[in-house]
Amino acid sequence: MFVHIDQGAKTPIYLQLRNQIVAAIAAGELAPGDSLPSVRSLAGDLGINLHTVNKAYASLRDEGYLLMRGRAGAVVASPLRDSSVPHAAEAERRLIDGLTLLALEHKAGGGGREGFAAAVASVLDAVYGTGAGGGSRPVPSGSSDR
Amino acid sequence: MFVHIDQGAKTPIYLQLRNQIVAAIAAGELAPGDSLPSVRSLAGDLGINLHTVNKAYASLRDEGYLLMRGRAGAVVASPLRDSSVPHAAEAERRLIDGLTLLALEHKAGGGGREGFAAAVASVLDAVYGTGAGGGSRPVPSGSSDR
DNA sequence: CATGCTGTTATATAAGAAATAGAACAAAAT
DNA sequence: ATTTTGTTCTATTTCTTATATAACAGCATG
Repeated sequence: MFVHIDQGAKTPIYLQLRNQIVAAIAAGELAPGDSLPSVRSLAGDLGINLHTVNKAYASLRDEGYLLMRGRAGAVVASPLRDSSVPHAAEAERRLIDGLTLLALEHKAGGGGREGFAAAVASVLDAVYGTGAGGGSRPVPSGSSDR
Repeated sequence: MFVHIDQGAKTPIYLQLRNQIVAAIAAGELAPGDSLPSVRSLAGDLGINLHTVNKAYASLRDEGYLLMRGRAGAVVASPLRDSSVPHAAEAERRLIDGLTLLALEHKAGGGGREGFAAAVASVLDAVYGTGAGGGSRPVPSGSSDR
């Protein structure tokens, strides 16, 4: 399994799991239609509780990344932009809010427009590839560790 | 005072306060050397507890945005990039981590490089101005309200 | 000098979030 | 029939958030 959990991190476990599943979808390691491990088996593999995995799955379902149809298991949904309008609008709002906060912190720290744009460029290169195909990326844990 | 608190928001009060002070510094409403209200008076104005304000101030001090020299009060520090190296490095790391998570969420939702770049451009216009001088900006509360 | 204000520290309490634990149920697969 | 699935419920523990007091030392102003 692609996921690893840092028990000492300040980021809640269910969020670490959520973020890494999002990263796996972004990287194409999880494609639309792919099944995810059962909450029990994944919890066992990671050494965490069933309910913690369930909470991560439920978050991803609420955000539109996963479909959970009864006992058939959790399945990666088709991209937000193709399907549900409310989910896409919510995602766009979170993107703008997140970017705005980061930009304000950057400017308050004396950073200029160019410095921010440079950071964005390097991140986009890492996530989308520097023009060619992209491999796997590390996932930020919210802020470092313990 | 420039700050307003939403008691029902899911973002903790001390973080709402922290974010809005960061925004005020970014907007130039608070310049290096400016004094901030005492923790007691601001807590009184906002109708919140002394320790909640203190926590926000302490966070901003730890991040390098404020100086708190004994009983002289809290003062806006000179920009991170000019002063402490560790604070600047920490800020850069948080920026990259934050951008990476947002970019991964965007890509996982089916968004392309261009869409992300467009969102960044609009946010930078809002924060830095569309080429000319900049006024005051709204502050994202982490995610909307209640 | 005394009074009041400052930041700081300590302790206590209450509410909520996060995580774990154990149990149970209906639906589906073997 | 047994197992496995997601889902739901209750319970407990720990941590965070927020509030409420109280006290102390430094500094300024009256």
